Amino acid sequence: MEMSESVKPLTSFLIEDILSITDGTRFKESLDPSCPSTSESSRFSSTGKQKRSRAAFTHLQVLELEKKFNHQKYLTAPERAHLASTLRLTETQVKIWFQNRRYKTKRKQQTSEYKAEGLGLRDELVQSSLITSFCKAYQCRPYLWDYSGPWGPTLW
DNA sequence: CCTGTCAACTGGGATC
DNA sequence: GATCCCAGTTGACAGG
Repeated sequence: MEMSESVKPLTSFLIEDILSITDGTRFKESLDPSCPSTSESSRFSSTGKQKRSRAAFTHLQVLELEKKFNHQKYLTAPERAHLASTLRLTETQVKIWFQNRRYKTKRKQQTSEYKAEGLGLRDELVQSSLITSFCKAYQCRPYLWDYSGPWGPTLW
């Protein structure tokens, strides 16, 4: 795939804090920056099968990811690389996170729409504001225009 | 033990 | 052909 873990421009501002924080709730595996725990280095050792490990991102990592996600649903490669290095994650992790996030959002939207339909709530207002955010998010990916993803413009 | 959550994975399609 | 996406699944983990 795209295993380019040579991310160099380390623009770390508040992110140093992220790393020092071990917000305790679900932390089993240390998010050691030097070894990206899951994705590549210790995935499958020479013995073939390795237990799949699920990295739990820190509070602030998720926060930053969410923030970025609320601004743009899709990242370009350089943006992803930058975010990854900023948060001390791998690009793959960031990519997967965004993928999962989009899918989750969409499903949530669909289920709530399903409910809303039962209540007779059709919202053109939401539709129009959606298009606005859609334009922003997709300006670098025009081929996705025919995809009608129903995302709510939730701004923080 | 069962269930929900979520990162990682798989498969198939689209774009360049 | 490489890389991205979505949709769905898998597997680890936490909480009830």
